[in-house]
Amino acid sequence: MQYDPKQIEPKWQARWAEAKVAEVDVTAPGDKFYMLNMFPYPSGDLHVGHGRNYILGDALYRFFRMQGRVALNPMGWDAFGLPAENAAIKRGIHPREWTQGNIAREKKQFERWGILYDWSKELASCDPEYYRWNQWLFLKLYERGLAYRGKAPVNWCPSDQTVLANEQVVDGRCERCGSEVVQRELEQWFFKITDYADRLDDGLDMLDQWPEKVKLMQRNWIGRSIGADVDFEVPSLHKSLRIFTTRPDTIYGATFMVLAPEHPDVAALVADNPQRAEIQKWIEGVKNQSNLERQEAGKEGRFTGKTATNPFTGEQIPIWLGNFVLMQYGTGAIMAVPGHDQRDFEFARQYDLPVRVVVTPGGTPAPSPAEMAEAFVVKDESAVSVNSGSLSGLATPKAIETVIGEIESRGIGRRMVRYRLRDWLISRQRYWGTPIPMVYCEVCGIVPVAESQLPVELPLDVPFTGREGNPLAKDPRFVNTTCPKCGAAARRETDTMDTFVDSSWYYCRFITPRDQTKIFDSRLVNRWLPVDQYIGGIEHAILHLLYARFITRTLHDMGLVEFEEPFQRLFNQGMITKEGYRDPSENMSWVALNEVEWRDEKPVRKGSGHELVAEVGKMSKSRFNVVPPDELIERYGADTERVYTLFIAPPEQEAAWSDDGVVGASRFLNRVWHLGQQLLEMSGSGDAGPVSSDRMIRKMHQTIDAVTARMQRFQFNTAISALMELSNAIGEYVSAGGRDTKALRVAYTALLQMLHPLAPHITEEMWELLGNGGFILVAPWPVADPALMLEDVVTIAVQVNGKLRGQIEVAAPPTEESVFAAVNASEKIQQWVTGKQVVKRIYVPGKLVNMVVK
RNA sequence: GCGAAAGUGGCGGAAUUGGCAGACGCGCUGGACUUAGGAUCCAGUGGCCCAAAGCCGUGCGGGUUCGAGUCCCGCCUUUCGCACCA
Repeated sequence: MQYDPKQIEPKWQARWAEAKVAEVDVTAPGDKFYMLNMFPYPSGDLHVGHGRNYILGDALYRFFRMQGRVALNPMGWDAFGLPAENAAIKRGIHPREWTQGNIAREKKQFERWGILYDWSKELASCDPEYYRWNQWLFLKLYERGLAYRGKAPVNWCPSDQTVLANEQVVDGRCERCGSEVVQRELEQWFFKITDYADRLDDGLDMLDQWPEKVKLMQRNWIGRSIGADVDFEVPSLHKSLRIFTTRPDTIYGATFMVLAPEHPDVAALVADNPQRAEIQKWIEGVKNQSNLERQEAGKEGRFTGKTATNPFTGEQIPIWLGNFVLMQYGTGAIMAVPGHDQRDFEFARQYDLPVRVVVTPGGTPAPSPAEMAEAFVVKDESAVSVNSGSLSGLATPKAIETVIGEIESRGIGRRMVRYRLRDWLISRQRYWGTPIPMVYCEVCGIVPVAESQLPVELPLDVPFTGREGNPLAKDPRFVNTTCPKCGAAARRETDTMDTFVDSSWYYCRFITPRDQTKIFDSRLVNRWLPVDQYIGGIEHAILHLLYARFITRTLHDMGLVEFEEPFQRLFNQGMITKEGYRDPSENMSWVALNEVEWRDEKPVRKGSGHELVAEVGKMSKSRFNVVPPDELIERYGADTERVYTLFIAPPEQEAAWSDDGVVGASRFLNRVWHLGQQLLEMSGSGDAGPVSSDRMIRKMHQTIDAVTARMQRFQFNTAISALMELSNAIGEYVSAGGRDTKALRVAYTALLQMLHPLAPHITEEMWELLGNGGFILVAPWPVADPALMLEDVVTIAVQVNGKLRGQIEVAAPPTEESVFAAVNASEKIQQWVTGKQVVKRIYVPGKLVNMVVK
């Protein structure tokens, strides 16, 4: 019988579904394992690169199940978001229909890949039964003062007509559409994530099963800085300006101050300046610049005309405005220490402001400011304060402690911790999202919707014009309501929530997804969470994971969950890339694959014959390098795609897809199939044949040992190569005439079981053909016998002066005596030794001998 | 600029603690079986050399060691992250 994946794959997919093999009773006892792939945005088009992510998760899920864990592997849909709304505008399909269609397609694709999810727990964030709990969560955060409305400069994308989070602005442009982002002042809803900045930073230390890279990215994003706030008096205005610094020890070198152009005290500072008009104009110009333009402009500033008192030197120092000082960070004002801060140094040189050296590398004299080419910014134990009053002579860490003490005792400031992290702006001026459950009453002001009135549902029959912003705001039936408090006419909030709110707690909802009475069942969530293994792309290293960690802590503080970290172990899979072709003669435009032809092993463009440039990169339609799974499955089967995907490279690494490489995986599965057929044909003849099966059985035990360890460590590529070796060993036994069907059956069955997580269909089929009952999926994982792993003859490498000169074979177990006896008996080795003096003999037990001769 | 990771055959990649570099697979070469082969099976495949013996070989240059892909020092290249955050 031929291996025919087209026949067997749908058969087993149907059987798994019928038997509901992946459904978990969350109340049943057992050693739980919560496996989770980040729920996807349903775009409808999955390619082999996406496949890697889910195949990886499924392989692990099946492996842990076979190891006896009660494994839960749920799946859902991050179903709100802009693309659905854009589709509505472009094609006139309602976002809900578009989304549901995509969900159906992706679900079908998962099935075709042979991926097992517990579909009884499926959820979609656009379902009112889900997003009502988003709204409930919002109300709870509001009660606790963690959701607030504030006026803030926001990033506005003129093309998408919406506000963007800082995270969604990349190089001053909209992450999604690439338009240049402008600043606007708007009333927005925020979550107070900054209240949790310390806990989010400290918590990273506990996450010992997270990639270091992700933790570092989160640390940088939170940007915790320890320093001090210090007040500088402005005598002419009888008030003070507060600054934040991480280097209070350099305060004797503060020769001027710089304020952000948006600083609230600017107007007072320039009020009587004759150049006021020009300064105002300059400020307006800076304000209108995007962050990107501001940086490209270089450092610019204006003198306010006023001075402040340096509290330590007593000197009057000029107060400047500077475009490089950010209002959003710290106090929006700095003390400038040009000697020890590169930015201040550049500003000082540009405007000819004094530079003073107050820290030196230990033991060296202070350089003359005029000769300095850059600021001296070392702040470890090696740096020492000079020209700094009582601080002089102290190493920097000590100087910082000392000066903070003085600042506090003089009452001019205090120790301060500040963060780069800002509050999470969740308002979106968009339709396809969770309506924020708030009402504006003319009498009572801002009033939360009563819990009993949830969900605030999205009206479905609204027009999508793509102009004039959010359709919700134009729908009087939605907007007009009554105040929950006083009953007067009121207006609904028309902003919807950032979709990162949806994804920041969905992993809890999966445990009790149909609960109509509460967000989730705390008792069961505490049993199943944290997620044992979370898998997803590195693109979520900051946003999603930080928000999820934040929301989990708020749930913890509300007493709803016992844990603070939602994801115990995190894995980021690498991207699958593929070469695409660009035409240098046409402005490096991407060329469709059917336009490419090969001449002398070089890609050229059909017709023009122009030579093309191949470039390996992310799969995307615009590069014409997407590999859709359909043809692949049609031709080779899903099991082949799975094995190739896992074999291609270590899963955390980026990997280039090769159409040729797929053939190797296909051949391997064909060989496994063929071996099974041969075994079936042999049917228990008593004759064991001319060769011993010991070698094969030994290989089996070695393979069980290796594969078990490698699966646990995500080393699927080397697990597969070990299985290929076992398959080759079984094949060699059979072609040498081995007919011990009992041994063959043992070895082959172990091969099938270990292969099952990687190639589930073919292994179920052969398991059945061999007469086993039930699913191979639920058969216990094979166990290696260490005694049977040992070789009876050991090969030992022999080096002379560190160079390999031969190999010897010794009966197991090798001893130092038996090994050197064999070395002395080997002519090949002795020719390198005779006539020389053996200075040293090194013996690495069971592995290697090195003779050092002179 | 700062931070992190990675450089191994024609290609993807192997190589617990320093211990036979190139497992496994692709491709390629030769052969078998075939009407045919983009099927299957067998053999070979890091470089130099007709071959053997031997020599060379893990980005480059040093070092430690009996022994270095692995450890140390100094470079080079690539990728990713951050980027006026005081």
